[in-house]
Amino acid sequence: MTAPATPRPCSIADALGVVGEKYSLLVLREVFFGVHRFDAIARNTAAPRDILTARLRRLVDAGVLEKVRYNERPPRYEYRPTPAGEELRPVLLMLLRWGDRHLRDVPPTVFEHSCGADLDPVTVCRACGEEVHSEALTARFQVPGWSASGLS
Amino acid sequence: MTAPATPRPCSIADALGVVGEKYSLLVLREVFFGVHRFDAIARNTAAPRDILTARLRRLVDAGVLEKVRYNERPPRYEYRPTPAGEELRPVLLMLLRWGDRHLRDVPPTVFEHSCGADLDPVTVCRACGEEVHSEALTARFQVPGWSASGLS
DNA sequence: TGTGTGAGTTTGAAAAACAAACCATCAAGC
DNA sequence: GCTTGATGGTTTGTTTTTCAAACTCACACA
Repeated sequence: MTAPATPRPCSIADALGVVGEKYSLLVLREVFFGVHRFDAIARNTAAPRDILTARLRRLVDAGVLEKVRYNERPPRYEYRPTPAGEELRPVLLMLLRWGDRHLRDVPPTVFEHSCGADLDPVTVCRACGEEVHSEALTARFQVPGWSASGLS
Repeated sequence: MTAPATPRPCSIADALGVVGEKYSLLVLREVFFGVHRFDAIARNTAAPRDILTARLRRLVDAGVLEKVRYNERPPRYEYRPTPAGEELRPVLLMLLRWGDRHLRDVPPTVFEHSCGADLDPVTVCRACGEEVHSEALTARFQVPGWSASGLS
């Protein structure tokens, strides 16, 4: 067989199609911090305003954020996470933890968990509760023709 | 106080500075699947070759990947995850799970965990083992001037 | 000598990001 | 009623980046 020309079918790629552009995840970060308004998001992310407009529209279209009118006259809107958006929080927490570990001396933000400890997020298998390690995983490819190494 | 002009100091932003550009996380995905060579990564991600060159260089410089010579004459290299790179696997797993849930009917790839179950990754607090929910988190900002809402 | 493989570079055109200024709608103060 | 200030965007013109396709270089193998 020869030249694939098609990329690997993959939910990671799909997810990045929604939140993978520059600023998208920073917008989500702000929304999670309780910053819901255009001007404040623009300030805190340093995103150009036209780009921010485009990112917000994409996130709303994809069902990650929801545009809520908070003032009638003049019409004013703010952005809130949907349940699907809320489910991206762990992605941000894992990225933050990675950045703290490898890119920072002192973490700029720490989350206190309700159990009393400062949060150190870990990814575990829901079934058995074990922390996920690479050696414990075996990939099964469900799209005909594709395997770990690529298209056959 | 007035015009910040500086974005929020944040490890998420820092992490995205390393892996946030288009294709970076797809490159990492391939490397995790055991695809270590330039041509194969280019095929499976559909990244333009010059862009791939730039991304690989950045990932190597940042200590996420390691360039390993696997052939002497002619010199040939492949890319392997470092321990720091390996720590990004949970980020990809959470993104994949999100994509599976919200963007796909049938997941293209399923990971079988050593416990026997198909992997459903969850993010928990390392201290208490509880799944992380937004209401259970309180942010503490360690950079003077910054709070949840922004620069004061 | 000629073909193939692998890891990139080079090139020129198209798309995206950027900064800065601008606009529309209103409320409140003077 | 005129001006100032918020807020949530658009518009404009320039700079960067991306992109596809072709090319290069070093070698192995036949």
